[in-house]
This record gives sequence, C-alpha cells and structure tokens, in this order.
Amino acid sequence: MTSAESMFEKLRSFLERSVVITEEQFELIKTLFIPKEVKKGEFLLREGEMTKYAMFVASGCLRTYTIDSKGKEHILQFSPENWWTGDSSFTKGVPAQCFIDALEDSEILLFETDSIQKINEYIPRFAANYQAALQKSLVAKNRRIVASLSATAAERYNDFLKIYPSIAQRVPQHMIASYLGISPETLSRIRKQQSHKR
Amino acid sequence: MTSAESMFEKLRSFLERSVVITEEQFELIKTLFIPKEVKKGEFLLREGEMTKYAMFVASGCLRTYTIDSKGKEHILQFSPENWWTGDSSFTKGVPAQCFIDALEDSEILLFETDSIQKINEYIPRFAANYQAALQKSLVAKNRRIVASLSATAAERYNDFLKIYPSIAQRVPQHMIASYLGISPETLSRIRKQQSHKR
DNA sequence: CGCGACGTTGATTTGCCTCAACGATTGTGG
DNA sequence: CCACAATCGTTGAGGCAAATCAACGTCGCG
Repeated sequence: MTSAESMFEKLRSFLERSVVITEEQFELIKTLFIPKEVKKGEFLLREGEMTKYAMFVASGCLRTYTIDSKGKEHILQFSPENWWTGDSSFTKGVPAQCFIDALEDSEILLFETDSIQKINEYIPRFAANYQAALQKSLVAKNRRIVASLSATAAERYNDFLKIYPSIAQRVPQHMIASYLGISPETLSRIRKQQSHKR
Repeated sequence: MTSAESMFEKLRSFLERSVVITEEQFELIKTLFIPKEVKKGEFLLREGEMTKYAMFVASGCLRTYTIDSKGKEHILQFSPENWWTGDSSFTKGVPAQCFIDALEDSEILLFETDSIQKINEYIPRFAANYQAALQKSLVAKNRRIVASLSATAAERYNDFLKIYPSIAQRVPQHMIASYLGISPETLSRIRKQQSHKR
C-alpha cells in the first residue's frame, strides 16, 4: 500500500467513527483531498499567504502559531493525527494570520474548503459534522479564554495535562509554555514544585 | 406593524446583506424563528439548562458569561442588535455552560438549531453564511487568546475600544473589565492615565 | 567533537490584584 | 418628593504571581 493510500484509509476510519462511508463516497473523497508529506520543521502555511485549504492530519503533529506585535510567538493549537486544522481565515480572500509547521514528520490531506458544498451534496452528514467540529472548537477556545483570565499558571498547566495528556508527552516543554502563555522558566519551576509534592 | 413583524423585518434586512430572500423563503423563516421580548436583567439561558436554540438579536443587547471555579464572573461575549449568539453546546444533549441575560430591553428571535438542515435545503447559502460566521468568531477568539496572553491591560482595553467602539459606550465599565479579564479598579486607573495623556 | 537548542535555577522587578474607604449616581419605597 | 440603599466608579496602600535578566548544565545532532 502506498503512503497516499494509507492516508486515505486513515481519513476513512476517522470519518467512519460518526458516518458510514460507501465505496462510491470514498472515491469522491479521494478526488477532493490532496495527500502531502512533510518533514519535521517544514511549513504548511506562513502568515500573509493566501490559502484555500483546510487540513486533516493523518499522522505526525502540526502546530499553529502567530507572532504578536512584540515579536513573541504564541501557539494557538497543536494538531496531532486525526485532527482538522487550518487558518480559519480561508473562507474569504483574506491572507492567513498564522504559521503552521510540522513538529514531527507528518502525513497531511489538504482539503479545498470550496469543495465543502460538493461533499455536502454527496455525503450530507459530512457538513453537519464539520459544523459540529467548529462549534466544539469554539467551546474549547472559550474555556481557554476563561482559563487564561482566571487560572494561575500551575492550574492551566494541570488542565492542559488533563485535556491533552498525549500531546504533553511529545512536544517540547517550551512550546507547552508558549501555548499556556507562560515563560519557560515559570513552567520549569511549576514542574519542579509538583514533582516534590508527590 | 406588530413588534414580532418588525423583528422579522430586521432579521430579513440583516440576511439580505449577503443573500437575497424571496417571499417564499421569508415565509419559511417566519415559521422557524420564535420571537421573544425580554426586559433588562432577564435571563435567556442559565448554566446547566438544556437548550436547542441559537438566537438572533433584533434589538437591545445581550451578554454571555460564565462563573469560574472561584466564583468569579467572566463575560465571553456582548451581543448587540444584528448578532447571533447562543451557548455553543446546543449541538448535543449537553447542558449549557453559560448564562445569557439582557443588558437592555431586547427583541430576540430564537432559532432551533436542528432546523438548520431544513433552512439549508430551501436557502442553500444560509448554511454557508452561518458557517462563515462560526469561522469568523473562531478568528476573533484566537485574537482574544493571544491578547490575553501577551498584551497589557491597557493594550487590551484600547483594542477593545477600537474593535467594539459602540459597545464600549453602552455597557457599564465593570463589565468591560470583566470581558477584558482585569479588575474594575485597574480599568479605572487606565482610563485616568489615558485622559491625562491627551 | 563542538555547537546550538533546551531546560534549570537564582535574583530582581513589575503589572495587576486585593483590600479598604470614599464620592457620585440611580432608583425605590415610604 | 425626599430619604436611604444599592450600585458604580475612583483612589490609595500593600502584596504576590509571574516576567525578565542572567548564568549554567546537558543533551542531541550535524
């Protein structure tokens, strides 16, 4: 099996968690998704670029980040296998506001967002699922906003460990700090304290 | 014209900013939206309640907030006229995580989210617009996350004034503080300093 | 092997919160 | 219509969590 085929199989089994995909539908999907392999460190999107693609991560792990007005990096999202990602500004002709790069060698399926209408026609429940995913991520963002406004650094770190235990093990510590909005030094001290306490 | 009719007219002109609505489609819309008037201070949703409604604000202003584990209130969103709102957990059978109440006497149209399929069938571009709105609000949330992680209280306040100048004039100062995640005292001091500087 | 990226630890600084007290404004009931 | 309470914003003093600055150990990779 080629690596492209294996990517499509991964997408299929992911989708089939909630929708049954017929052979016919699967063939359509194959025409709409563009397989792509990237090495660790490669970029899938740079700030200011135009893009019309959303992405499905078949294997590996991506990271979405921005650089603020003070030149500081802020990680908005980690996207390990079986996640959707993409700069959400792909809808209009707006340039991307984020960088997306690979934290590990990864297999990606690019999806032209215009095609969502076509998919909707042939796989009606697909769009509903996509919408549900958007709403779910809105809830997550809200939780993150509240946390960053009210929780201490240690609390936020522990929340992160609880919600994304697998990610915590595979990305470097200073990136977790960036995601949490705390300095690497502070995160190091938090970890030290907590290892004492048990 | 009854107030219910005027609400529908407001919804219609809002939708017609991007989609032309035929008489027939407008009649469908009237059957799917439930008009409701609320007085200042009344609740449209309480945390823990089950809801299947999203809302369109025809007039007035709503506020969405949560209470964190320390009992502190955090405003997630202000929704003045021509905004969509609702607890985003309405998709599944999940209880709401937010309170929504009225900051002013308001006119609201309730929309059963299950009906989005039906609307999609008759007004195909409606769903696309709704999806675009979701994505736009994702972008806004991302910006807010970055701001809360990297900007100072004063910077966040000025951003708020720039992005929502009209809201800043109609909601009490301590609520803006709550939205920004700073104490009312700090906001007061920021305003004092800035008035000196000009 | 040697360089650079990563994590740790210490000392100092600071932005913002908390607590507290006090005017101003609103609105409510007697 | 006035009195009183409640809500809202302002100002001051003190404290703390986390940032910054700086130096050093260590690991992995070219």
